[in-house]
Amino acid sequence: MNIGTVAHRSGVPAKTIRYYESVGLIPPAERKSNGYRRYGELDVQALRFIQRARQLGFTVEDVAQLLELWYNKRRASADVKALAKQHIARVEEKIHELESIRHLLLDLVARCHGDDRPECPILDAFEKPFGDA
Amino acid sequence: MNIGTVAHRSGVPAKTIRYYESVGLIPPAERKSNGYRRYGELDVQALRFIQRARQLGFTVEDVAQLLELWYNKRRASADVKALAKQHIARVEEKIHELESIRHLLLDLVARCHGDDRPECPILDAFEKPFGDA
DNA sequence: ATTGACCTTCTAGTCACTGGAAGCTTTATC
DNA sequence: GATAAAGCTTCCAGTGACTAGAAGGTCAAT
Repeated sequence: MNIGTVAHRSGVPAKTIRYYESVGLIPPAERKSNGYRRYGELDVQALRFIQRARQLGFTVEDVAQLLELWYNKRRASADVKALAKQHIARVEEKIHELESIRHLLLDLVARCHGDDRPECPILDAFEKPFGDA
Repeated sequence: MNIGTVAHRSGVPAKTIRYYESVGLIPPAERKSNGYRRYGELDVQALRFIQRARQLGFTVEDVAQLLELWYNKRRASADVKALAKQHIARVEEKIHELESIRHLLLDLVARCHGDDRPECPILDAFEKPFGDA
């Protein structure tokens, strides 16, 4: 299978596959006599796996660890769970951060009359530190 | 005022101030005879303003627009409000995205026994497309 | 034989900084 | 007055995770 086919079948662009190889996330593909990379079914699977993990916001480094566990048939599920829990914590932190930004902005927007006059509590608020966000 | 002082007073690192100048977010500072940048009170205010807006997740490009409105005493508050509302929408979209990731991961983690056995619904789930996230 | 699609590598750009090197000036200390 | 430390200048490079484009080799079909 050439890179284009595996790209199509995994949903990961060819450019990105080469990039993943260059940063060591996937091992260097074998080459055919013409220099083209050769891929098999397992590569399609691995790339799909990588894509799902990335969609969930795991960093490429996290994915490298997850991928190692995925390949390793003697892994302990506890290790996977720990990684996932760590990531949930990061996601939740980010959500809280965005929630407080959202509340602050909603409040500001509600207090801005939003017509052609220049007075604006939003701009005013940006001049001093926020209590919460 | 030298760049170090304005950095200290605004909370924006000197490096970042030079960067903002280089990308045109703030106008080039005047220079003293020794080549040092000279700043005044308004610059401190502007940098604080920029910092607040960045903390709320506005892009540097957004901040450039907000800053223009902030400088312009004849602005219409409606313009500011529109920018803020647009940003709220982006923030909310991101929150929803993270929420769905969170739910998916929480479900997966709950179903993973997390001991020294290799079976793991988390890894299994990463092999096929997610319905929601 | 030639077009067009596909593959290769390498470089550079994205966003918003951040770190470091090399070389000034100014300030403080001995 | 010498010297050291701090602060300023510029420019170059790196971050994360790609993505775009250029220049060139290969392959399948017409």
